[in-house]
Amino acid sequence: MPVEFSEEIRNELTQEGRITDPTSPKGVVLNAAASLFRHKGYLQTTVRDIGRETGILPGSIFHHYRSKDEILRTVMEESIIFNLTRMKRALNTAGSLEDRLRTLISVELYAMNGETGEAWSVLVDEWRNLSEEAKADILKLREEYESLWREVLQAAYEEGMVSLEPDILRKLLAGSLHWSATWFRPGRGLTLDQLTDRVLQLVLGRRP
Amino acid sequence: MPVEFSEEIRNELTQEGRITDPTSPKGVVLNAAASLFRHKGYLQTTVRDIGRETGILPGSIFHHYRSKDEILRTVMEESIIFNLTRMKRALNTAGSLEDRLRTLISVELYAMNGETGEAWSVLVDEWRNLSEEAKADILKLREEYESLWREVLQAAYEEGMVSLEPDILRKLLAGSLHWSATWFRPGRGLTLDQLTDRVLQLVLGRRP
Amino acid sequence: MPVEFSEEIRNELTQEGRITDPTSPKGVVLNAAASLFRHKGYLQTTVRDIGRETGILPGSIFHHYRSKDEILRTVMEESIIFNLTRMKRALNTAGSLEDRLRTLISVELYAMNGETGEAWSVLVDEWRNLSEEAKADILKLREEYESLWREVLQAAYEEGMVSLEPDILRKLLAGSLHWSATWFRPGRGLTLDQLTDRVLQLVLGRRP
Amino acid sequence: MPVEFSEEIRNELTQEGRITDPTSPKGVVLNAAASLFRHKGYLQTTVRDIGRETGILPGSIFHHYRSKDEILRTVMEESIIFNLTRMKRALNTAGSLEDRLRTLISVELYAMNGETGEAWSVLVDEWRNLSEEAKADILKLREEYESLWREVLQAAYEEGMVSLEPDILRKLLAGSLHWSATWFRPGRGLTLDQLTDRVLQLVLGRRP
DNA sequence: AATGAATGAGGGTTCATTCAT
DNA sequence: CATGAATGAACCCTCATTCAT
Repeated sequence: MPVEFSEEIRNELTQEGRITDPTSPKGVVLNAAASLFRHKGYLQTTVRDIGRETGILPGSIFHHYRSKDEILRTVMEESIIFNLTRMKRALNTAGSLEDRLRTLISVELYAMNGETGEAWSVLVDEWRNLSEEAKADILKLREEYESLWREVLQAAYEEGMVSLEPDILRKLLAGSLHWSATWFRPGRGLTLDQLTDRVLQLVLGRRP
Repeated sequence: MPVEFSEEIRNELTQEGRITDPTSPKGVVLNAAASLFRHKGYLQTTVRDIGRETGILPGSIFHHYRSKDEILRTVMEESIIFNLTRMKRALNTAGSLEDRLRTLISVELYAMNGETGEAWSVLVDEWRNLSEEAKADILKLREEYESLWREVLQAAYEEGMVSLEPDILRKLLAGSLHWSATWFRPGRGLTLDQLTDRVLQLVLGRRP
Repeated sequence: MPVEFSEEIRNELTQEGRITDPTSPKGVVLNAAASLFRHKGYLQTTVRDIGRETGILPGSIFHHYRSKDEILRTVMEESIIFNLTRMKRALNTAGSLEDRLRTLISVELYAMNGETGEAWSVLVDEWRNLSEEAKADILKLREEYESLWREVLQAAYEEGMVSLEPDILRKLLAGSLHWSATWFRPGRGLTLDQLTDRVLQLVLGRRP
Repeated sequence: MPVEFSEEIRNELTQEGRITDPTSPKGVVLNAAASLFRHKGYLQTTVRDIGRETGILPGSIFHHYRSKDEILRTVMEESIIFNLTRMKRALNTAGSLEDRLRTLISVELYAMNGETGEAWSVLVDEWRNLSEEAKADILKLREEYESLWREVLQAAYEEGMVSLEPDILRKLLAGSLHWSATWFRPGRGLTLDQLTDRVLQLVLGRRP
């Protein structure tokens, strides 16, 4: 179950200084920003909005972040650092190839729709609004993340477990999983685990 | 082949007054706007940008459209009217159930990545930025479009051709197909028809 | 008398499009800006100040000028274009070398303290606040202006009319003439022509 | 040689409490501020800049000075106190009237371009940005300084050593000497003593 | 219909200054 | 005394929209 140790991982990463302590002012701003960016969009979210949401005055936000762009960049970066760590750990505990495939789907669905959903969807949807320098930094992390998918899909392809070429299959799945943010609502209809099963069923061409 | 009669359909719809003549000033603005909205985003596109692209002065654009929102609404509305018509005609010429399934995928991929791709991707990506009144209008057309999908997927499900429930399968596919706009480039890698095959293969769980 | 034909020169330059028509909105903004820049300083002058002074709203000012820097640049540029033209004409009508020397002093004093004084003093005092690109443009005009001085001072030096080296003499005089803006008040104490005589007397080491 | 006893004078004034000890935190701030004010301008210099330059945090600077204006006022005040003292001593050791004239020019050139140049040029250039109360205080010191000039120029005028009226001559010289800050660079071209000679030559109308 | 100057609300950001720790 | 987070007013500038011509 990929998300069981979320809190532990978050604590570890916070202590290592790789992500911001969510109880610090910086972290409070970050979470509010992630939420606003997701629901209103980055461009529609004003720094004043973030201030209102957090009780911090607009001017003070620039004590913690140099610019609005840096807030966006940080939301994206920490989101991918956290989920990348989570994915690696989950893959380590997964046994069979089918397990690993299920893990990829499950963790990405949780990233998109679980507790970190706001930040993760921002990572996908607001890419265009990121400054060029920031893009370069984050791209490296994204590539590391994608390599995890590539490796498993390649193995599954070679074993005949899936019939589509790895790169095209990944793209089709990426779309499906990202899109889930637009319609999935926890507590209504499927659970995330049930949705994971459905996606795995689509990939395998049979009931998992 | 779904796109063969595009020009004819466009002419018909123009004569019926259901979509704007692309050679009229209104139509020129519309096409430029669709292109700009797609490549820069709706919010990033200024009325001046549209003016510059079309050679029409900013002030004059408001003789044709009451507001920027109305331009967006029109781009979306005409895009869906056109593609809905195209989809209906294509389905009419399709024979077997598998053919109909393939048609749905193919036409939507062409809508997203073919000549109308700019307008169609705006329809998907800029939904958030549409005014509430405009959303209501367009929602009706979208529902009519979705019902075409639902009907075919339902039949395929009942016949055992696909194993996933129609509504969930549609959502997963919608994501895959929309996402293609972010990576598909005509002339590089797969053709749209090859991509259609891959998606169909995923849906059927076997080579089509 | 160097300033007699000012109005004519201004009209000519306006018609040639080399300086802005002072009755146009652009020109109104320019004059107000020059005045405010001089009396409050460029940095202390807000775009709102200029708007208030001219009755044009802040937003509208950016219809005429891309930025506050462009206003400063234009003030400087047109000021030097106008005074450079005036200087050239005045030198053309000057006969003897002493006449030419007197003309240089007189025209510069009028530039600094006469009707164009506000713009000219901005040119001197706000150089630091100009953007780098703008500096390069204006530097060319300044050098053309300085070459007029250099030529006359060189001749006077060679003839033994003045004993200081031309470049050092010009620097000392530039300071004296610029500084006059801080204390000279027309109608109180000396007239500009009397002041011209005093400066000439200093340069020649005797009553002119 | 006017600047020989600078260090002594500075020590004396420090002990008398008339100027700030340059090794104390207050003094460190003062020197950094003078330098920044000169090179970037008072308005362009932020309190953070001063903090960065001195290693003192912005908040702490306000333990030493009530406001940024007070820093400016202190820079100016101590600069004039120091140079006024230096001028008085130098005049005391000067013999002939021509010596006294030379001393005035020399000390002012050193004030502007020597070790205290940064503070002195701030005194001249940033006057506008000083608060009104501070202006009144400093004006008294300036007047005392000017009276030294007036006295010598008056005597020189009466003796026929110079032909220009004292007040107008002082104004022309003030401009020349202040302006030297914009172009004089020690080690390149003239020395300060050579420049002193040139100015004296201009004033006397002959080689000194 | 077309023009383009004018509008004015609001955007991101800066910065001297305050104050609890 | 030192810190540094917080303040809030003000800045330059943008932009959809209006309107007289």
